Amino acid sequence: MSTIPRDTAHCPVRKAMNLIGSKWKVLLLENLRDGLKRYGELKRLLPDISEKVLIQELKDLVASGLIAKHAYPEIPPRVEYELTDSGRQALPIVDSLVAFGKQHLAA
Amino acid sequence: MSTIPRDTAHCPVRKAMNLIGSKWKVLLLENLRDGLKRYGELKRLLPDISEKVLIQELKDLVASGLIAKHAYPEIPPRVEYELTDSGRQALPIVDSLVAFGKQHLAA
DNA sequence: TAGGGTGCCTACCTCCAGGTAAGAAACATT
DNA sequence: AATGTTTCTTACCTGGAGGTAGGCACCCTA
Repeated sequence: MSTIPRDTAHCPVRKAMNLIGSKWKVLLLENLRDGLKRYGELKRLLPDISEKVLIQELKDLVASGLIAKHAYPEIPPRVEYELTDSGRQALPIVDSLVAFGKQHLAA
Repeated sequence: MSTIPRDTAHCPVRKAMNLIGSKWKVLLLENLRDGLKRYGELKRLLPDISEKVLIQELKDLVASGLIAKHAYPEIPPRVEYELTDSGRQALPIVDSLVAFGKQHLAA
């Protein structure tokens, strides 16, 4: 509790925002919460995300360890994504966002 | 649970993101959680936010009913901001973000 | 009369998240 | 051979969030 206002590098909120604060990451986590999903499924579940951004967001989430990617060299190719333990730790955020959003949709 | 993927207008997550998904709003809510604060205090607590954006974010939060503004016509002027009941409903989001962020700062 | 503490506004500009469009590899089906 | 399926890539472009810089109004104190 120093008078130093807020050290960016050590601010939990900013760290969290950097990891999942983009437009789509929370929605991806939400869609993965009930088990693994294929790339095409996610694409269908989030029809208004472009392919480029979907891939990019998935890559980011994999890079930060929140989801895992499993690629099966079949024909046609099959790729599945699922939450890691780390990713599951983000689910409370999703939950609270959903709860908050619902309250303000009703109003 | 229709096959219609996700109705943007009724998606709780998107609604929540629209309300507090900006770069600074969560940090503002966090700083207001333990009581009302003057404009100048917030400015000092978040030294790397520009005045323009600070005012703008506060306006947004007031407009969406998450915080309340009290202006006292004194000299020099005094303006205080505090969470509304609606705003307090967003605190679980802040909490979960903090918890999640802390776990990933340690790692 | 000059400066200082408040809270705010406006014009301008930059940068990048995210959108669009197109294509590629690799085989299966028709 | 032609078309479809699936996952992913690349080049290009735009809108808008957010930063910068400066000014304003008010009165106090020195």
